[in-house]
Amino acid sequence: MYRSHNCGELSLEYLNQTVTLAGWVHRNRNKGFIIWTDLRDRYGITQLIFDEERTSKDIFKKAQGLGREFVIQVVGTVIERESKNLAISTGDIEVLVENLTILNTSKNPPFTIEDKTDGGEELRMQYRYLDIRRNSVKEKLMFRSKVSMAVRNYLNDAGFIDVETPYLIKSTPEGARDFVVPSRMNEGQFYALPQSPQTFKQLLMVGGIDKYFQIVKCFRDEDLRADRQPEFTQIDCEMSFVDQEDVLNQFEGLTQHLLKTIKNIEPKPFPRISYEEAMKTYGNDKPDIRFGMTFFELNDLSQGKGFEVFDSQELVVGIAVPQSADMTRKEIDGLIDWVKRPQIGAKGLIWVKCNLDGSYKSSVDKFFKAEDLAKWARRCEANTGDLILVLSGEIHTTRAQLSSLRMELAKRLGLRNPEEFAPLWVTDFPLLEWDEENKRYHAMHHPFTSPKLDQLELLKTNPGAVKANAYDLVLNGNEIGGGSIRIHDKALQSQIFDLLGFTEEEAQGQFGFLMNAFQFGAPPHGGVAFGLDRLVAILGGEETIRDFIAFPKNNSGRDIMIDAPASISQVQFEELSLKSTFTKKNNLI
RNA sequence: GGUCUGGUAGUUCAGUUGGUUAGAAUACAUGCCUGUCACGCAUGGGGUCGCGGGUUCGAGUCCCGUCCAGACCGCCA
Repeated sequence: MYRSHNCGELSLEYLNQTVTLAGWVHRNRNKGFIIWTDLRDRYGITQLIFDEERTSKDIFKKAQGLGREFVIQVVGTVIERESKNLAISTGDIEVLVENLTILNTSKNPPFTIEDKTDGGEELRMQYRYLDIRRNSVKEKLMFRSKVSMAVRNYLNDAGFIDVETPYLIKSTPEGARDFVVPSRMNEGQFYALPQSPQTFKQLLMVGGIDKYFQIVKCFRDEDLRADRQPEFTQIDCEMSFVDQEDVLNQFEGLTQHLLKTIKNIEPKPFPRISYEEAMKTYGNDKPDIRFGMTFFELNDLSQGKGFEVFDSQELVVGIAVPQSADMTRKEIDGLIDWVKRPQIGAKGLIWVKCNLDGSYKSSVDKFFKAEDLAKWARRCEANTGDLILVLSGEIHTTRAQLSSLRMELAKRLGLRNPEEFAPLWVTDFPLLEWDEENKRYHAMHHPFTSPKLDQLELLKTNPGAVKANAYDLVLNGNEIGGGSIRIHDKALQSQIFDLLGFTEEEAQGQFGFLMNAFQFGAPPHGGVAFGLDRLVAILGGEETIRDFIAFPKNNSGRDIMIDAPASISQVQFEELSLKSTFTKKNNLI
């Protein structure tokens, strides 16, 4: 037996008991006559005491040689501390050590294993196993486990079956870039890793598994972000014999269950808004509704008044920034520079101060009278003391720009409280999106999404206007889940592939297996997939998902701990019938 | 593919207008210390200033290139 107790559980109740503990040396405080060692494990820290008078000579000597992160086992007696530490749960007691075994020594760690470490991001990733010993990372992994268990419990109770689907599948042209795996036994052919188990879960529906879920790794070979990894985890779900309303209710239930069990938030119905309304009101299909600053269109109030910047534009749109009319000229100039950065790309920014005395001061005083500005203010529902900011231009880019500005201002004003949770459904997404670069439509959600069935005629005449039975769950400005009612009819699926520019042969070649299955009694079905990493991070009040993943990749998709990806041997290349690549980086010949 | 920021001791960082032997904190080592808990005190070791080139009497500092890291845009159905 390595231990009788853990390092987080001993208290005065255990007084005078002989215990065996094992763990890591967190820190030594050597006073010469007495040595205190903080012993750490997953559960906490227990103070060990080695005393010149009470500890045998050889054990005391051994204790003097203990370094940080040594793994030790001690046998000792629980005694009451002379001076207590109220900061930790075991602070009333200490263990007077009678026997000490060094189970393993340790080099000095390259950074301190503390809540507030001195280690930088890169170093922590390189020695991730040491980083995981730190409370903050360990607690995030435990938090993830808790969320994941709550998901399983809810779905299991609701009758969902966990089915695993394959990781070695086929590359498809739609969507993100695939990670690809060469097949040794099939020369010149490749598997692809799934971007999602989409087609398999639909086939499970055809298979009669009418409620399926899987917490599953998915892979996308695209550039990374703070909230985006090349391999990530989805809570993937699908149901048969359901309409959109059934799916929304089921997974609103799941989300409420999580908010309740994880954050103790009482369930309230989630607001639902259409894609169109979201774009109009927030300029964004994943709006953060924890705060206001909604969009108001000002075309009718601002055009034809001799201000040329506005006159020719498709959209003039403003927001009222609460209690910000006291911004200095310098601060406003800062905002103008901010929207002019290439990442945002606005040409300029018009501002109107709604002063506390009822007057208006704006950057367009030459062109608009106070009564015009007053109309703007009423339209934007601005109060005295608010600052109205206005952008104009092409409708999509202007909305995107103002949306970025809205989020930035909310951040600066402290309106994005990570402990507040504002979920909502965004519904009625367009089925298709025009791809100007390739001069064709592509599926906004994915090609298996069902159009609104009363719009099938429109599909022939104006496909771009057709709405889909597709929906996203948005939480605090993040898309945490999305799904749709799927097509279960071969003819309709063929029609969609045709619209997406597939020839019949291509469609049959890529997705024949699915369309064939539809001919054997496919039930109506639909579902949803949640991004677990992001969901966990948001529930945990963090913006970056990396610490909620035990072994994440860095910005360039590298695992710097194991140093992957890496080159492979000549033998491997030959077995896979691949030509080796010559670069300076890998020393292949 | 692009924009921006950074790279100096084991670690986190400072380093002025280009100018003497590149500093601080922390970590580490040694010694002291009768109740510490981020213990304290003293002493000490520790540097290819990411790499390559250039300008200059002289480069951590300026210029060019390159590598690495991070944030973002494009991309991510």
